[in-house]
Amino acid sequence: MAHDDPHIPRGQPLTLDCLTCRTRRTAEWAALSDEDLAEVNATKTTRRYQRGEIVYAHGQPCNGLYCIASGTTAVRRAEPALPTVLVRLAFAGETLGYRALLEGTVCAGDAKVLEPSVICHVELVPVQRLLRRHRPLVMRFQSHLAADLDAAEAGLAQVAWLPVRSRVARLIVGLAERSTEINGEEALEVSLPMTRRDMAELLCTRPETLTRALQSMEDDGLLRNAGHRLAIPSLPRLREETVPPPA
Amino acid sequence: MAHDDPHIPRGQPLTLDCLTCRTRRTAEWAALSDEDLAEVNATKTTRRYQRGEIVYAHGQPCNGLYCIASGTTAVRRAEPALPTVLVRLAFAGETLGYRALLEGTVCAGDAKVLEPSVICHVELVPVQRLLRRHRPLVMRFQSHLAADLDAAEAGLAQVAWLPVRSRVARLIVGLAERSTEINGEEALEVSLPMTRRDMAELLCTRPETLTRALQSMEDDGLLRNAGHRLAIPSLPRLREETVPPPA
DNA sequence: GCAGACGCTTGACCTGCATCAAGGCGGTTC
DNA sequence: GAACCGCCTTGATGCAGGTCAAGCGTCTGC
Repeated sequence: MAHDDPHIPRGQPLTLDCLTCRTRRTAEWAALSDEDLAEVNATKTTRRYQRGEIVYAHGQPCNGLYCIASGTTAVRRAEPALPTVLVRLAFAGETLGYRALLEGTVCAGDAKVLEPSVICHVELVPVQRLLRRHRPLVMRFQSHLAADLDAAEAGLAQVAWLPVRSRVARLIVGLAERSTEINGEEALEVSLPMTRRDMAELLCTRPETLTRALQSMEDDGLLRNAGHRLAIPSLPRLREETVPPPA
Repeated sequence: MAHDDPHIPRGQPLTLDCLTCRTRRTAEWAALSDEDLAEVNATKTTRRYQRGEIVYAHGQPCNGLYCIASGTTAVRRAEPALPTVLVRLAFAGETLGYRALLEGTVCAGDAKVLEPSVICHVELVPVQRLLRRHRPLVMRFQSHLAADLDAAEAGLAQVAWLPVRSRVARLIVGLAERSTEINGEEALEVSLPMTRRDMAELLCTRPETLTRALQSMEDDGLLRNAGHRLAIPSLPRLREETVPPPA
């Protein structure tokens, strides 16, 4: 996706302008004036990531913020004595590593790039300076925190009450919705920019079970499965699967 | 518990002084100077809650903050089309309903009192005024948000990787730790101020399964079960149960 | 006192999902 | 192109825990 993204120049050197970045209005930086944003722009560095590269790792001290210009990354969470969990996906326009920054702690997990991506890095000091000065920016980060909390709690609710198949349906519907404010409700495609293992981890299940769930949904005509690209004949019918089964 | 708490006067009228409240240093208000806190104190109201009473309900617009002076309350989270989940317990010194306040949304769930409690209510307007003026207070609430997010993600990790028995052990160890910075590691007691149903919901399981897990742990001598009061012969041995079983 | 309600426990049963194991299909390396 | 490797899929099996149902103690109201 990202590697042939028309917005991102392919040749080196790789320079992006925050002021004209298409994530300008969605990222936290939307709270900043042009002048303040120019300050971010001046100190940031941009770099291309390959699939599988680590943005930040568990236990590492926070060294600033990462802002996804394009691509998708998986945010994992490490819990002592437990395997890691994939807690969320982060898409273009989202900020990574803000929690460690706000709380002044080390990173609580890893962020790994799922598709070729372009990610900007803003140094710790300028961000802190802006945060000190700029209330609305603080509020934006706070909202991000609140949104993540929402998502985590929603995840708990789903694991507690829904069978794997419904959770799969929810994930796909979610991906479909965010990739298409364009189309109507009709036939559409979504890409799954991750391995079955990652997806299983996101849904709190195992790859084998996930495959079987996808298979059964395909058998029921809810989707057509082509590896990492799914076709959805009818979004409304898929949506019906997102509620607990009647029995 | 709370009803014979020496710190809380039993007779009406019920008045507490924020400045001398024993939660003064743990609650978010710790960020405030005496003068600012006096402002909170002047506008707050205090009231006694019975077991089962609702502090705030799902969908209700935020009308301020609730500060638990004594007692325990269960915070539930509502997800559309799904049964409710118990996402956390809140103890004395904790603030309830801060998320709706910070984000300006309606309440995302319910808070229900588990034991006779005393809870103070601070009106919306004074809090907003303080938040506007007082950065450290904002930061405190932000930290609360971050801590809740941590807990929610830890919950996900546990559900994903641990069997019910280990999750039960974690809950009990957690309760034991917070109720006893006093004792050493030796024999101690913890109270479970909630129904089996609530506890099951907190652990993402069913009451029957929970009972069986407690039963099996009692059989193994890890605890002695007396309804809502558990005796723990050896906290270290219980702690061993909190990691994934070897097999 | 009794009746009803509620919460807890226990038993019996069954199923959804994890686990283990094997085979297929790209993709990469030499 | 052969050999390897990681990923996905499929099958077979077993079990943890969900579900249903009954019995029992405790509390409450009348």
